[in-house]
Amino acid sequence: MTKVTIKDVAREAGVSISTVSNALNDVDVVNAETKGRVLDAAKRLKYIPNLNGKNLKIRKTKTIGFYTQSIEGFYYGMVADAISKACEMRGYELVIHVTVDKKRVIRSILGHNEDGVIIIYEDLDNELYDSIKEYGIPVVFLEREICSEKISSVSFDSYGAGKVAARCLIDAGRKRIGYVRGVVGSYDDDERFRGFIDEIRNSDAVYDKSADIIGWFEERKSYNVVTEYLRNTPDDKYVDAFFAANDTSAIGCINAIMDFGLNVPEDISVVGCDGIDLTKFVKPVVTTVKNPIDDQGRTAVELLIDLIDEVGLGMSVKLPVKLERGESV
Amino acid sequence: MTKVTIKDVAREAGVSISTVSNALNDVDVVNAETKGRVLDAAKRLKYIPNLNGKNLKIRKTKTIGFYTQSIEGFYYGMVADAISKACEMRGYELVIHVTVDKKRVIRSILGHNEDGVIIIYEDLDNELYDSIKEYGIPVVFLEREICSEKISSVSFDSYGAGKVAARCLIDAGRKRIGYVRGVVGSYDDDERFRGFIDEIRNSDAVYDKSADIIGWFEERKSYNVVTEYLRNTPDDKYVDAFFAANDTSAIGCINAIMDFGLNVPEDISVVGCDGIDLTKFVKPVVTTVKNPIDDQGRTAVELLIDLIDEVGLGMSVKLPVKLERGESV
DNA sequence: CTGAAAGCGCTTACAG
DNA sequence: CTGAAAGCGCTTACAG
Repeated sequence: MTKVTIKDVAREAGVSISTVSNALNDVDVVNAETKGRVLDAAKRLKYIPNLNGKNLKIRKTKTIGFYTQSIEGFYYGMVADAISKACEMRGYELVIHVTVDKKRVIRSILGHNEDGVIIIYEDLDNELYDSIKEYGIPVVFLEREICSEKISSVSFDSYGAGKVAARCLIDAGRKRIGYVRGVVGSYDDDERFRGFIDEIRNSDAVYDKSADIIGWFEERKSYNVVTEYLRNTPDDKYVDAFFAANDTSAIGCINAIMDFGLNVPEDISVVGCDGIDLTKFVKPVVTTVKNPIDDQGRTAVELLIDLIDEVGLGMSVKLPVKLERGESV
Repeated sequence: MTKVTIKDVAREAGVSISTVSNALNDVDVVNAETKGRVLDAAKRLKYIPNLNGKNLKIRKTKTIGFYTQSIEGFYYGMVADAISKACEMRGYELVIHVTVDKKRVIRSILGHNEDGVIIIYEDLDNELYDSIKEYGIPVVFLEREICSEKISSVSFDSYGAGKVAARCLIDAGRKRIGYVRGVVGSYDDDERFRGFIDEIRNSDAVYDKSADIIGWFEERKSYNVVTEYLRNTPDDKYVDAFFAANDTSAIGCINAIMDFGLNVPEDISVVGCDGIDLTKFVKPVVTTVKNPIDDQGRTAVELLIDLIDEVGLGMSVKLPVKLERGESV
């Protein structure tokens, strides 16, 4: 593969490289006939511009980077897809970087000159945050509430989600409610729990501390830990409802309860959180608090482009949640 | 954000840019004390090399591109994750490009000078393939059986998967078997169907043409089309088993059957294909033909790096399948 | 309308 | 061991 460059095209078309550049970039200064020759030559040679050369000059790449530690599972997949669609709509390229190594993240962010980046990390550390802030590159954080001059964020109202989940259980007449945590200490988990607790305090239901268990946002782990709970608890002490920190753990929770020989929602009701498609594939269909993932992706891209185009300062937007009724409550 | 460049570091350290470059890239030619000064200066200035400048010279980027039309859903997520892990292990960066626009794909492939690319497209057209081949960039295709000097591919044995699925149904005593297609004309779908049919021909079971329906690899669409089939077919004419082209459509199929008031596997057995985690979340657990996605990702990366390092020619590897017994047969 | 030249940020022979 | 210079492929004032 002998790379064909702008020089080759110039030679082939019998013009200078400046003219090739102008012709190819539709700078309307070049003679129509000349332009035709250049375009022909480029096509004949199958010329593809080297983006490195271009970007080195331009300093605008029309690309957005998305940084995540994983793209496995329903949730990240949906987020990435929403972002990718929004980018396409706005004429930006999206490139997704899957890394856990924070050093690489910042090298990559600063070194690739993407116009801006969208970041989602469960455990965003301050070092990364400070570096990013310092370099002043436009960024929007997902699932976080922070902003500064060049930083925006979009989160959904996790605290509100906790409240909605609790309220739905309370309204269904549930009295003793447990919580299947996600990743302890993560922002989402904390917020959901806070909202959940606050809502319960305003009701005649109680939060059962003995049913505060950790499911790590995963189906299998939640399954195991709920099974363990049921085994180790006298059956007259069972909670009559669980709030699970996300949908996959809600499904693990439901499966554990049913495999143990109890019924959902009759014996124990379960409400999840996120509203991924998966909730509709299983039986019973999971009642869940819908996280508007598509909106989140779209909003993130809009906010980022505003930052890139320097219209206004960074801002933090919080998206509302909605209960999605299934059969598990 | 005033970008700090190699020049700034040079000035700060009181040396030339050549020396900075050598020091930073561990070329062991520079005096330890000088190197120390340079590293200090770089740190003080928070210098991050501009990859565009670097790549323009180097022509090796130590990054691999992954091109896909979507990363939604369980399948693509797992593939991407497997690839990303394999890349990390081998010291390559991975960047994922989500696009449907084939023109952009090839511009991006040729323009970014990634060292090599991995491509998965359901409907890979010849134009794209020919361009890629012509440019001679190292690439490996997923879910395809093609190879040439600089092209490898890794697929799993879809034909074999069809055979295994059929055999499992036949061995369970099923006599009249239907097929829930995926995307008609897609490589995977065709191969699975071929294997399925061939195996049935060697048995006393029959393939019921009236139950040849199209589920588009999706849960909802499969659900609808199976429901329609059940409604429009006299109940003494029902098939007693379905092979679904992937797991999500198997789940749609199972849900449709159960919602219609029939039992799985008693009345109608269902076998899926792929072995995504999801199959274990639902009831009944889906019996499926396991596609070794992790292996596929790892193999793809290995093959690609071989191509990049120019050890040998491209090759096509096909991974074996395995029946994973659930409760749906 | 077209071209020669400078420069984007880097690396790498080549002298010294 | 260190530095001046050329060059990677592009764009963009600036002359003409």
